[in-house]
Formats: sequence, C-alpha cells, structure tokens
Amino acid sequence: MGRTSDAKERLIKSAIKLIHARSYASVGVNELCENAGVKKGSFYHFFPSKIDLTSAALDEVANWYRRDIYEPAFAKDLPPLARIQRYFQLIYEYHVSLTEAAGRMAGCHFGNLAVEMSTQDEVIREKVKAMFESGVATFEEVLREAVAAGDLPAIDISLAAHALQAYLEGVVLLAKTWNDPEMIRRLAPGAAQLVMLGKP
Amino acid sequence: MGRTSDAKERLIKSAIKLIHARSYASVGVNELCENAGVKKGSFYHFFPSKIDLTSAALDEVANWYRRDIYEPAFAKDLPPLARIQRYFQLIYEYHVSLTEAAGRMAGCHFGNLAVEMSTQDEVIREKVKAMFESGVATFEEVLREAVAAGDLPAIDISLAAHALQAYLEGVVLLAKTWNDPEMIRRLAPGAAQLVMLGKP
DNA sequence: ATTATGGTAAACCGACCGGTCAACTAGTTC
DNA sequence: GAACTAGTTGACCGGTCGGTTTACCATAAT
Repeated sequence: MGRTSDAKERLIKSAIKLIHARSYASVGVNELCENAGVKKGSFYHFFPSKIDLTSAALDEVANWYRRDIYEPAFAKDLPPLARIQRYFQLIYEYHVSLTEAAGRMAGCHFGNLAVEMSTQDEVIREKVKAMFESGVATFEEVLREAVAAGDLPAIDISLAAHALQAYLEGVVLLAKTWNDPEMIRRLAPGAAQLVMLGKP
Repeated sequence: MGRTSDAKERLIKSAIKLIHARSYASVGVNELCENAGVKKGSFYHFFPSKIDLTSAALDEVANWYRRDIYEPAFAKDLPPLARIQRYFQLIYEYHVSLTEAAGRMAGCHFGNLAVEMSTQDEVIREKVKAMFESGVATFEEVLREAVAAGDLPAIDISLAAHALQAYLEGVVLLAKTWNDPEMIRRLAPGAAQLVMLGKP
C-alpha cells in the first residue's frame, strides 16, 4: 500500500558518486539530496542518518564490483595466474574511464572509506574489512588452483593472498596520489612477484 | 621585537596528532586550538587557514619521519636488502607503539592525507606525492646498491622501487582496516618478493 | 470509494563550521 | 624607558552542518 518511489535508489547512486569523488565528510546531506532530486524530509524517511546511507552505498558498490570486476576477471577461461593479471587490467580500465569522466583519479571505493572512516565508525570499518576479506578469499582460491595446476610452488597461500590485496590497494593509492591511472598498469606486474610469497 | 611564543609549534603538534588519529575534516579549528592551548585569534595570527596548518604539519612529520625512520632504517651497517626489512620493522614498531597509546591503528600520515585530500587540494596532493617520491628514491638507491653488490639480478629499479612504496602503503592500509599492526609484520616478507621485479 | 500506508514538502532546530576583527598586552630592541 | 611590534584575547560573523517536525499528498489494496 501507499505509493512507490525510487528516491532511495537515487540517493544511493548519488552517495556512491559524490563520496567516491571527494570524501565522506566533504559531502553533506543537502548536496546528496540535491544531486538525487530528493527533499531532505524524504532522505530521513529512507535513512536514519548519513552514515546509514553510506553503509547502504557500500553494499551496493560491493554488489556491482563483484558482478562487473570479480566475476569477469576470475572467470575460468584463463589459467589461474593470468586471471590475476586480468583483474589488475580490469581495475586499470575502470579507473581510466572514471578518471576521463571526472578529470580526477578517485581511488578505491573501499580503501578510501577505510582510510577516512576506520578510526571513526566501526560499522564502516567492518564492512570494508569484509570486502577486503572477500578479495583475499578470491586470491586464495586462484592461488590454490595455480598450485594444483603446477604453475606455482607456493606454500603460504593466505599470506600471498593478503599481500596481493595490500599491493592492489597500495597501487591504487599511489595512482590516486599521482592522479594518474597509468600507475596501475605499470605496477600490475608486481602481482606476479607477490604470488610466489612463502615459497623459499 | 615583540614577544616570543611557541604557540605555532604547539598548533603543529596538535594538528599532527589529531588529524592522524581521525581525519582532516573531522578535526575543527576550535578543537585544534583547545588541544594546543591557543585562542582562535592566535591561530589565524600564525596560519592563514586550517589547510595551511595542515601543510605545515605535513612538513614537520616528514622531517621526523626522515630522521627517525628513514635514516636508521637505511643506515649502511646492514647489507642493502636487509635494510628494507629493517625499514618495515621500524614502521611496524612505530605503529605498535602508536596503537597501544591510542587504542586504534591510525595508518600512514601521508597515505591518509593522500586519500582524503588528493581530490580536493592540489597543494596537499603534491606534498604527499613528493614524500612518496622521496620514499621511492630511497628504495631506488638501496636497490642499486644491492645490484652492485651482486645480491640482486634486478633490471627495472624504478619499477621495483615504486612497487615497494605501493606495497608499503597498501600493507599499512590493510593494517588500519584490520585495526591490527601485526598485519605489517606478517606482510613484511612480501617486500623481498617485489625487490625482484623486472628481472625476467 | 474508502482507508491505510508510503512518500513528499518545507519550515525549522541548535550546534558548529572556518574565519574576522579591533582592542589590548607583554617583551625586545635601541 | 620609550618606542615598536609580535602575540593574545574574546566577541562576533554568515553560513552550513546533520537532523527534526508536522502537515500534506498519492497510490495500492480492499
């Protein structure tokens, strides 16, 4: 009963876009509402607070990250280690198109929020941590497969997977600082080195 | 002529501490003044704006980072590659003591500001970038030395140095997200892998 | 057609934001 | 010790912050 609306979805989309482009603190509820074409009263009808919208936005971006990046990158049509390179390549292409559109390299949705909010909001920190952990799990899976295929003599798969996740975040952070997504393409081969962690 | 004061230094110290512990945007001029025991009028006597204080704080933290971390880590009493491990070890110890004192893993002074401010303030972005570049230059030097000593068959020293800097930032970012400095110690061996970038 | 419900609108809140200003004070230099 | 000036103080500014309130409206299910 009652009427329907997509205001909630519009608010989430606006939050993803604006907070990614700048930061959580620099985007106000008013600006979020204007961008989404929603009045403030409606905002607080759908979300108890700005941080709750951000949390919902994080869920949403996690969804299409899995669908548009993880799945195509780690599809089994390529040997395991080549998938990791394809993953970096897809992330590179994503940031290139975003940078061209906005004129600025915005960085990682998750890493950005981790850095800005980890010391201030446990819910956000845990959510980003869970996202990183799912990245680590994906790396672990592909590394296990590579070992099984004889492509890797690796031992400590968990360690190597965490290192890959850290490296990826670091590479995107550097690219953001240089304001140049090319940094991602240049540094992608480093992943092939980390893959061998725990061997010797 | 006129009287003297250390209010400027106190403001810089407060800015380093508070902004590192939370974020640029979440720390207000009032809080900075209270923490430093300085009245707002004095704040604007010394600094034209909050962002200028932040910039000065960045310079200051860069100074004691060089003095207390870079110099001891890369002192030539150890073989080149061992110095890199010592560097990670010193950073680990720094974050352990800071985490014990504050109850929270605060992350990298430079990486934090890079993530929060790069899309909003070019001066800060360039300053952090310069700091990262000096980190890269330090890695390049030690890698060159390692090659000369026959410890490394490496070719692309610049690439490996950038990868090391990215990895370091990523490792600290993960540790912050996990709120656990142990992550730094665990992932430190990854640097030994990246060192060989550009070889094959 | 009525009713229950979901969504919209706009005015409003106190607190706080970064920043300004003019009067004043203390110390340094000569 | 007079003159000069760097530093201090606290009141004040307009604007914005996240969030609230209340009345109203549109529609889907009955």
